[in-house]
Amino acid sequence: MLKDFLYLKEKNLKDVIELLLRAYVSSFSDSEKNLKRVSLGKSHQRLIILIDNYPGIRVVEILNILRITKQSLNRVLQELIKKDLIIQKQGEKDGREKQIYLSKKGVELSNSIFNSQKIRILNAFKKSSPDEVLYFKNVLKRIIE
Amino acid sequence: MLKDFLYLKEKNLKDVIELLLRAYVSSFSDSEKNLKRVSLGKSHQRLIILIDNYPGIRVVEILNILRITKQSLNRVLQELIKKDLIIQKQGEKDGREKQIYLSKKGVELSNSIFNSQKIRILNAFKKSSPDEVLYFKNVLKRIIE
DNA sequence: AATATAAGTCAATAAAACAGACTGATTTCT
DNA sequence: AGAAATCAGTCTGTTTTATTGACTTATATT
Repeated sequence: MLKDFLYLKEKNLKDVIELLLRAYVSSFSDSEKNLKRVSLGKSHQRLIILIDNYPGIRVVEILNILRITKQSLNRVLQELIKKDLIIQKQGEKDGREKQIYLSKKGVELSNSIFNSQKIRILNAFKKSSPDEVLYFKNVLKRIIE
Repeated sequence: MLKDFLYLKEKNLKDVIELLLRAYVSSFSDSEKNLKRVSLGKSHQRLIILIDNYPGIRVVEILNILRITKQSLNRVLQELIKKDLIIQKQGEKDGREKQIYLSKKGVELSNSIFNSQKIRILNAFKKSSPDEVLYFKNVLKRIIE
């Protein structure tokens, strides 16, 4: 049946790209005040979220996810280190690696950022069924690969 | 049953915020080459996508969606005008408004950007059921409000 | 021993966004 | 009809974020 394939149509794909943009922009604007309070910006926010979700994450991994240059990442990293928000440990297996963790202070900041951001997601989920949320997450993951 | 509410748990919300970030970053990196070819960047890409999806969109509407200042938007708009990618028309009802449209050249560029971006979404959707895609879109819309 | 990888650094530049103050045209309020 | 609000745009200067290119150091792989 033709109708079954409507979701693969160009218009639907274009809509989704726009929705992704808007969902990202709005979700990552909710915590602006929390960041300004400690003189940080969106680049730090992105980094903190990643380190929080992947404790011990390495620089190369961050570069691949955020698609920025190592020089750009390094600036942001140094600013977080200067503010005692993250800690670096030498890799155990591979001595070249450095694993990045949030400090106690970093965890606190991450939580305050998260508390601002979660409201929007929670409200959306409350209007959704468990299945909808599950499917939503599944598709998001497939977009990332 | 407790299990039914797991999807509202903090860890799940945090995961989703990170997934949104990654889905956005990867989706909007796929068209880098198309933009560089015409000396444009991500700020232009975001704008073009919006104008494509909402022909006749006004400046205030764009400001609300992209959450940037009008000075910042104006710079990007002027660059697109200089390259004959967009057209502005005086608002019919309200003479203060200016409605923004893609030019023929703008539509072509938008299509080339879209063709690069759609691959990722299409691949994800092909691995998903029509229901999953539908639910995905529904939740995305609820996040935006 | 040669090569590749992970991380970091220096310096210059470009891109994107912000802040504040201000103009002009049109519409809405009362 | 006059005051206030709204939409768009402008000027100037600054900050934030990211890029390019070249180069170093340490460790791991082949």
